[in-house]
Amino acid sequence: MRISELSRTCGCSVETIRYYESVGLLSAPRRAANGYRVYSDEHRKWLQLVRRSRDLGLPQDEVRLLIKIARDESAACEDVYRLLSSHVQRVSTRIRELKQLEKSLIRLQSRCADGRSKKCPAIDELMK
Amino acid sequence: MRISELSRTCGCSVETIRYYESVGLLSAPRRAANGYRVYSDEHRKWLQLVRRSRDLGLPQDEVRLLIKIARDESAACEDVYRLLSSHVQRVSTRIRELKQLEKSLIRLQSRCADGRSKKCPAIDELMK
DNA sequence: GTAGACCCTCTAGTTGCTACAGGGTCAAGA
DNA sequence: TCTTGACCCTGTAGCAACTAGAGGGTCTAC
Ligand SMILES: [Zn+2]
Ligand SMILES: [Zn+2]
Ligand SMILES: [Zn+2]
Ligand SMILES: [Zn+2]
Repeated sequence: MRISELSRTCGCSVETIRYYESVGLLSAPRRAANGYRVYSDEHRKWLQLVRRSRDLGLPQDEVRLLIKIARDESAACEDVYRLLSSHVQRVSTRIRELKQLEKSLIRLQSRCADGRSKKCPAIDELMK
Repeated sequence: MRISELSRTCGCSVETIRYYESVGLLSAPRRAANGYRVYSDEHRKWLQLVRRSRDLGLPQDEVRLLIKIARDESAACEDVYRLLSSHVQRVSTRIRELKQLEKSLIRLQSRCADGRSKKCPAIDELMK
């Protein structure tokens, strides 16, 4: 399978696939006589792992770790669990932060809403 | 006031202040004879606006817009309100997305938890 | 006179891609 | 046969919003 076909089946761009190869998230495939990359179904699976992990918000280096774990035959289920746990924690924390932010923004915005004053009270608050 | 004092009162690094100047988020201050930047209290206020806006998650170009609005004497309260509204929307959307993500992650993770199988079911799912 | 705390500019790194520029390859149609 | 057009290649530069460092200058105090 050539790179464009792989890109279609995995839902990521050709450039992204080459990029993953360059940063070691996808192993280099064999090349045809003309220099084109030729991918196997194995490659497709590994790319799926990368794509799905990224879609779940895992940073690149954790995807790399996941790959290492997955390649290991004695695939440590526990390690995967731990990795996912710590990521869930990060996501939860971020959600809490964003909720706080949302509250602050709405409070700030409300000061604009009722004001008939000349000066914008929101701007005033931000500068004080 | 010199740059390090300003950085202390505004809670951002010296480098960040210089960076804001370089990208036009903070106007260039006058220089002392030795070339050091000298800031007035006005500068401090504008930097506060930038810092607080950034802390609220506003992207740089919207902060720039906010500055333009604030500089305008006929400060359009309505424009500020609109700007904040659209940002609140973005934040709310992001929160919803992250909650979805959190759910998916927890589902995936749970497949690890109960498994006594040799192969990690989470990895399997990600690669299939 | 030298140590330390400042200050300056300029450049390069971060993350995770994306978009060119400037080429080569190959099958189909005029 | 020639030429389009859809592919493919490498390599470099860009994005946001800083951060960190190199390699220097300045000023005060012991
Ligand atoms: Zn597992
Ligand atoms: Zn207002
Ligand atoms: Zn080209
Ligand atoms: Zn130095």
